[in-house]
Order: sequence, then C-alpha cells, then structure tokens
Amino acid sequence: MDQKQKAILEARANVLKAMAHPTRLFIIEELEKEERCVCDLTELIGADVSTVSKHLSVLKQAGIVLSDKRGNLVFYRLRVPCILSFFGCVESIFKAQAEDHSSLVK
Amino acid sequence: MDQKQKAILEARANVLKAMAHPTRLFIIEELEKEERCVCDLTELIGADVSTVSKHLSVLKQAGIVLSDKRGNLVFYRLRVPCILSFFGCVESIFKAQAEDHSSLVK
DNA sequence: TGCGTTATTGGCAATATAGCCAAATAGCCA
DNA sequence: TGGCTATTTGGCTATATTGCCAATAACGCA
Repeated sequence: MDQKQKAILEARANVLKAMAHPTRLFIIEELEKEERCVCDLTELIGADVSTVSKHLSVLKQAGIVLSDKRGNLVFYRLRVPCILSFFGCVESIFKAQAEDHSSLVK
Repeated sequence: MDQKQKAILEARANVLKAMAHPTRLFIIEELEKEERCVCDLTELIGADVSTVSKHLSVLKQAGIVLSDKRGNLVFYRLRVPCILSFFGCVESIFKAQAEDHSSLVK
C-alpha cells in the first residue's frame, strides 16, 4: 500500500463513513426526491434539530450534499445524483445472505 | 420513518460501515482480483495479523466476504462481485469537489 | 506426540461518534 | 430595535472503533 493508494482509500472511506448511518441514509433518500430544509428533515426524522444539523454537516463535509440558505431556511440537496444507485449492490448482499440461510434450512 | 424503513436503513448502514475503513477497502480491492489468505493480506497491508483478522471478521459479519479454511490457511473471497462498481459514484463526488475548487480559483 | 506456523480471540488504551441540552448566530417582520 | 423562528455550535456523557500485545486454537509435519 503506497502513500498515493492510501490517500485514495482514505478519501473513499470518508465518503462511506459519512453515509454509514441510518439517519444519514434517510436524509440521502429524501434529498434524492427533492431538496429539503433542515426543518422538514427534522420533522421527518423526529430527532433534535441539533442532531439533524450535525448529520447534515457530516454529509456536507464529505461532499455528498450542498446547502443553500434562503431567507431564514437552509435547503440541502444532493451534490451528485447517483448516490442511491449504490444500493443495488448492497441489496445483493442481503439476497446472498437470505440464500445461504435457506440452504441451511434445506 | 416507520419501523420497517428503519430496519432497512440500519441494514444498509451496517454494510457501509463495514466498508468504511481504508484497510477494509484495500482488502475488498485485493479480493476483487482473487481470493487471498490472511497471511498474504497481512503482508500486503503491513499491520499486525490480529488487526487484519479483525478487519476480515468485520467484513464477514457484514456479509461482504466469505472464508474458507484449507489446511493451515484461511482464504477469503468476496461474496458478491459488484462491490467495487460502487466507486464510480464516489469518484464523481471527488470530481464535483475538484470542479468547485477550480471555479473558486477563476 | 511435540514443534512451528497460521489465524482468532481477549483485553486494554486511545480516539471517534451519537445525541441531547443550552447557548450563540442569522434573518425576518412588526 | 425587539422579538420570533430557523439553524449551527459548544459541551457533555455514553458508546463504539481501532490497533496493538498476549494468549489460545487449529493444523501440518517431523
């Protein structure tokens, strides 16, 4: 693992780490539909505003979302449209697990 | 966020969390090429065997890899082939970041 | 059987993360 | 300006993660 490769792997890991939380995945799914203000997301998530704000800042730091202040509200949106296409693969992991279990039952 | 959705998001987050470490991403890349024993991976990574073993067990727990003991060696391989296709999207995040920076410089 | 090799597990210290409350900040409008 | 709303930040505690060393387990071979 040379230095350059290490840097690439760290950068990728940072993006994944930012996504690796249920609340943040939820936010990503919501923003996939349309941009949202912090207040809407807070309502949907049902946690403290400060908690939601911190999750958003993690996503922003990782380059996953962009924010846009308009008047009193801050709107967030996805920076790249592809994030969710990620999950075809993740789902195939679950499928493989299910198959393994069913073969145990046989 | 109902209970069912929450469970799905948690399951996905677990897979991402398992991937979200430079060493584990490296392992995934190596296993994409071919299966590997713990000793080879340890050599390539340059950490303590116990550390590598624990990373592997995180990947296994998450359903990302499978292991196979043959004689004295334990070989690991990817459970699903698509893991790395993940990164087209991640890379597009970096690209977007680079573009933003260059537009600042203008 | 006993030794050397490979891998996993337990335990520990250092560090990072999550979520809440409270305080600070920013913008609107009367 | 003063008060109201929306958001971010600081501070705290609880919990999780990382990586090393030491101990244990599993296997092959002399």
